Amino acid sequence: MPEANLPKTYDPAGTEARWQQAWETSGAFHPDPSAAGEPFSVVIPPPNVTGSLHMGHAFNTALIDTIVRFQRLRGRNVLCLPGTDHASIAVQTILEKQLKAEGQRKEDLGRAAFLERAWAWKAESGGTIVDQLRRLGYSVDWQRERFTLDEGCSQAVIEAFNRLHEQGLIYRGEYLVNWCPASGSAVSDLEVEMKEVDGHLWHFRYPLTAGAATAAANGRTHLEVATTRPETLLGDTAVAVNPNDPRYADLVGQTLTLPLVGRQIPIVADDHVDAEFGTGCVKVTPAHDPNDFAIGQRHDLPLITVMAKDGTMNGAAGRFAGLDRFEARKAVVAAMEAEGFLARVEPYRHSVPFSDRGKVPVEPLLSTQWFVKTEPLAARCRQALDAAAGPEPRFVPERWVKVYRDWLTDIRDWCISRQLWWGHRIPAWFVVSETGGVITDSTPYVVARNAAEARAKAEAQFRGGTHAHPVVLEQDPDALDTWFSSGLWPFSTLGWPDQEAADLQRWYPTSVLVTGFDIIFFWVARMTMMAGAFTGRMPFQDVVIHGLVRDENNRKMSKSAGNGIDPLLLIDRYGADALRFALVREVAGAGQDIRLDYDRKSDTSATVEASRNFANKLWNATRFALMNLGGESPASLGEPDPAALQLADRWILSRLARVNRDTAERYGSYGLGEAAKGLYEFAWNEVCDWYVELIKRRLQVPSELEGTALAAALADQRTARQVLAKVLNELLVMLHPLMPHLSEELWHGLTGEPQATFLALQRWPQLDSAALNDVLEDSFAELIEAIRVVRNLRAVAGLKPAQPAAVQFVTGRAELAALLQDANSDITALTRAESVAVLDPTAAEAARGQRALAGVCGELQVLLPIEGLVDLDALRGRLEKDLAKAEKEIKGLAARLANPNFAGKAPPEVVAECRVNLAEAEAQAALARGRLAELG
RNA sequence: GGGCGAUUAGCUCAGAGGUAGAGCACUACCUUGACACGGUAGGAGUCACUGGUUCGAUUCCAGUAUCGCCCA
Repeated sequence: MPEANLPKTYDPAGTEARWQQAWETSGAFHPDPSAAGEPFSVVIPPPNVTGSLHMGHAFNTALIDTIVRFQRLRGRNVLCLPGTDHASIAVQTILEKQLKAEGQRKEDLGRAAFLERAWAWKAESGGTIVDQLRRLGYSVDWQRERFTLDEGCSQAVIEAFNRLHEQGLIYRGEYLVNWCPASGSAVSDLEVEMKEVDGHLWHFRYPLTAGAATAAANGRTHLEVATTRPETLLGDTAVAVNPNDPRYADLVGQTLTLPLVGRQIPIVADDHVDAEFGTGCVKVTPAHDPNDFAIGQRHDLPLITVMAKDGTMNGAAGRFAGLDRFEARKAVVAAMEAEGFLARVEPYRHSVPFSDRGKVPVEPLLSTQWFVKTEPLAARCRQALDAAAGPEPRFVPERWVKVYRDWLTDIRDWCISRQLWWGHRIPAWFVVSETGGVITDSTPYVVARNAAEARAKAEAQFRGGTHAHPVVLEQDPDALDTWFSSGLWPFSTLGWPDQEAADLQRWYPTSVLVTGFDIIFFWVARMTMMAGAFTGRMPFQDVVIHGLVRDENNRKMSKSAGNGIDPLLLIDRYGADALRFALVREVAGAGQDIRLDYDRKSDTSATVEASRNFANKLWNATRFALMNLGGESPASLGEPDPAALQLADRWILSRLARVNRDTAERYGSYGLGEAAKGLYEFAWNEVCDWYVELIKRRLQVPSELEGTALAAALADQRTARQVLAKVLNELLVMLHPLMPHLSEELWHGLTGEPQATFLALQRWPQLDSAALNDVLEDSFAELIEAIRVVRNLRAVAGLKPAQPAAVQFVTGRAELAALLQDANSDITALTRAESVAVLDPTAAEAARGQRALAGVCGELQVLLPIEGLVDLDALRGRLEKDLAKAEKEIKGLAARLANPNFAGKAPPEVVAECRVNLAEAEAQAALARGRLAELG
């Protein structure tokens, strides 16, 4: 841009790419920790390296970048730090799929070659999402971009693991974990999703062992149990009943013979059995079900694992060994039926745990894994919430704090080991001198920061023992949960564990975290737990929680549902600014999901289109200014002389000051949707619709003027130019956080600043409190109303737009009369008036009987004396409508005032206002009646 | 089972103890020297339901219904 000869429509594509590049190459968003300005920092939620940009990223980015750009305009020393996470399971799944297509397994390659391949893959496709984030105009410091598996983050992970282990907060042990057979790894509780599935409930008869006391059996030969998972019966080690269940009281302590297996299993009494459900007897498989595991612990039952880690039955499953778990289910049922143990089958809908990543049912499996002992970490976070100085972190909206606190209150230990190669290898070394290199559950180990340290520790620890010297060490082959490294993100990215790191000193704790509610547990809580443990502080002051973007049918967008809307398509079509503005503007009720309308046939969105139109409106408003500022800029024009300001100038400057104040307040308190709406309305409905229209005549100085008239016109033209330039300039600054590219472009056009100077690095306009004028704004609203009534009358009467008409206003209120008189030429211009007269009621009385269009607006009567044909019926209709409205209002107000309780109890100012309104409505009704009578 | 949210114009959503707003869509007119991605005017709602508090409730409280989400 920006010559006066601009195209009529804004074309975002070229403009956006140009500024993105200019910002990045100039290092505009690469802050210096030693620079002045109060620090403000944000780490972005690192997207998955495997990912591509989806609407959730676009939404999150729009919000963060708006906040961050605002703070930069406020003069803060802003760091916004980007990065990606390594997504252990997701990446490994992709690579294994590739290998499979080549007829290989990762074991064929070996760990080193596999990881080499993984890094090559990351180098190739890991940049996709960050390049896509760039297209949104994200004002992050790309020079500080991080990756959870990079050198620094890896060091942080090793340090964190060691410290937690030293503090006894990491332990290794055999427990029932969620096993994902698809990825061949344990997963944490959070990576399991319960899904309702249509299945069956099989009722089996378990025979009482011959010799069971016949009196207790009371003639019974068996007990009936029900299960949704028949294949697990092979691992049953008991049947449980409720201790208060009279039906089975006598049988507790007796034994049953487990069908197909022949094992003798006891009948135990346990409170957790629901006597109402089914027969009140449940089979207990402690090695394959979390509830049964608990029962098993209480009754000291043996754990019999009948399934291998690949989801097939193992040797303990006897004749079913080798079958896949779902095959085994069919086979077990068939065998039970054949042997007469199947009582009945019924269809049954129940919850099945599914692996988030693997998309298959997880298997509760007994396995030795590493765990984080979470309660002490969570306790610290809960204390921070109760801090005397106020909760840390502070949640916005506040209601999410309850979700966060509840989770921290009843927290379970966190399984952090994954049987994967892509990730941070667990910094534990097993001493395998005595096991021939094999790691078993009981193999001793040391945790260390590196192999040398491990060796030293092991040598010291096992010197003089039975172990061969030098000891033979083998590092744990497992990797850590990706979220373990994500939990360190707010400080690992700033240089931790180096406490002296300049970035850490300057920008930690971070200012605000902005993220979706879906990862409060996964990520937010883990960051606060880790930060509490390692930095002694909460990692951010505020947590802004936003909702999810849903599709046009209100469904959560997801890859598997295939209902995602590609943000890049919308950016191509409407521009990144339009998309950003649309997303932020939709978010006014913060924390709520947003639904983005979308037409899949045409890839269009009315919501984004509306924002694109807004961008175009701004483009044209600036274009108008460039055509009318006589080549001058806001700086060269300077501030207007207060004494020279006209009514419209004072009005728009008052509005500008108010919008400045409100917008700063909203941005600062994360009311981003409100800020966007406020700016939209100000720009379009006030600046464009009224101010620009009002000053058009002043900007055009008639060529025939000369002498003092010319000088006055030129002075007034300059005033209008000054105000217009100031308003637009400030508007662009205020809009910049929301529409960074457009505002940058237009600002350069308006100011003529060199390309190397950025709006992004300017200062928020200083608030001109002196310009605020409530009375003036109210008066101006009346003026606008009066003009609308005139226009409405013209439209109702069917006057052609070009047809001039005389306008008469009748009012007894002196100040309103003065205002209308003052705005005489404005009204003339905006209503195509032939003339504008302001009469008092007496004068109007004298003019009675003239043929006129009439309308009312408050107590103001508007007359258009008219010759020739007009649509009297339409006019009558309009007056009747006015009358009906006034009468309805009178009725309501009168009823209220007639109620003695109202006069007695309502605040006096409300009663007074009510009286005023009533008087006004009555006057209005009288006027309408009078005019209707005249029309006959 | 526990918890949270939503229910306002045809659609998407704001709102606030004093009789309801916006954008889109719709209707009519307008290609007027910034903008048809535009302008002017207009039509359109028993604010889910039932109670309670209050002079006054769409707004606050309780319950109901429907939808959605989270946790077990």
